[in-house]
Amino acid sequence: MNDDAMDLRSRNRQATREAIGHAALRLAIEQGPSGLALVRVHDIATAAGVSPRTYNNYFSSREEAICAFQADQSRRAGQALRSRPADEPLAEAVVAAVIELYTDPEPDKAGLRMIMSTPELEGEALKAFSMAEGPLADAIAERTGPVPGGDLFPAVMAAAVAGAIRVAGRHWLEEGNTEPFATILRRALSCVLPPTPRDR
Amino acid sequence: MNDDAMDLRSRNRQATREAIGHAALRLAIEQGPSGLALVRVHDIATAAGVSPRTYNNYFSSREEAICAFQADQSRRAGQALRSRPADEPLAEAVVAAVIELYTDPEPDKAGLRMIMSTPELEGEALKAFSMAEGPLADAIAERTGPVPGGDLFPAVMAAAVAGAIRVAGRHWLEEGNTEPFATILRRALSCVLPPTPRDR
DNA sequence: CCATAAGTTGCGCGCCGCGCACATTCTGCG
DNA sequence: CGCAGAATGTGCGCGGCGCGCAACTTATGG
Repeated sequence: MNDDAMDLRSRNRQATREAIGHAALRLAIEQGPSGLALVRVHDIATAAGVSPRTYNNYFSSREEAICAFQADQSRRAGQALRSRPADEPLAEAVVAAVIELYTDPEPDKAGLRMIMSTPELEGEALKAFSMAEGPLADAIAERTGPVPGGDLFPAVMAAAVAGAIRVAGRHWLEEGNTEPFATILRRALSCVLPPTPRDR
Repeated sequence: MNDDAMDLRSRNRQATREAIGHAALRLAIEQGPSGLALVRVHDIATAAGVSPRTYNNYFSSREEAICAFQADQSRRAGQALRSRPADEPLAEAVVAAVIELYTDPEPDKAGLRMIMSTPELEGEALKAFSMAEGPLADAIAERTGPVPGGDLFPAVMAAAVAGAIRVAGRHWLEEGNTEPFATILRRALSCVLPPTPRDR
């Protein structure tokens, strides 16, 4: 998973992808949620030092580019849970993994606010969060093992966790809120992951 | 909420909206998930008996039109929960409301499969489901009343329920599945709404 | 029956997604 | 080292789409 593990090509590719995504998000923030239409593909490409044609070898819409960072982060959710000690109870492991994933660098408030409060970005934002669900569900299933009649449990729990993260994000972004993200995250997750779970 | 309650103008408007949405979904199904790009705006408009220009007085993208039906249905989630008896425990009320909402007419499998298994539609599909969350959260909050330290509970629970519905839908659509949707829904919801809840 | 509001449609502009072909750069193998 | 092949970057051009604008048609209320 380390960048060093890939060959040069892949690393360059990833770098360009991030450059474009970063440029797109930055320009979007500058224009604000209402001026998203003013962020032209040409501007994004130029800001990233790349041709417009190359830009859409990587992304097929501005929305996708703007949300690329969130999407990439969500993809790491499964891995984050797997890296928790195997004997940790599910609820604690999930909470710890999510908190680590979403507070290692405290998320950029402006960026998050942009993607969560812009109607045109809403679809991509939800896609970004839902990308965590598949890997998360696999990691949860691995941890609980097969449960009779609970074949839907991992997927549902993953969706619930993703939803809780979204709600926590919305709450964190509200005006005049001073609580750290981790605190809110904990409260939100406790609604679907009882602190003292009798696993299933 | 009855159509009869609105004036003629609103009813016509709603009718054309549904006509366009229906036509869009039908054409999309005909082309299948892989041929979505072949569904031209012109075709949708013509099939709905309306000019292309009018089509995008109602929708600003094909995806939005195709998912209009799901979106409208999701919007009714809050109302469905409110229509349950006030003394019913939260979990039972939610399950009953959701089941009623999603099985009154058994959902069109082809339509659901289309919107849930087409990558280009994924964003709009998620938006459609997430539209249920706001009203649902309000209805849940109304039912539980204020809970100390549980200010996030209604929103998180609403998101979890919406997620469970999505997962249930995915599972229902899997090949060779014969279970009725209601059964799957119940199983999925029970993962986030314990059958015997001590309401916090 | 008329003034006004609401809805529909044609037209035109600028942007965007993308297929295609070519240039450039990286990779693996003899 | 050098070359064949693959992957990537880029220019160009086409067709479709989102949408503002202005004219026209139809419902609404006094």
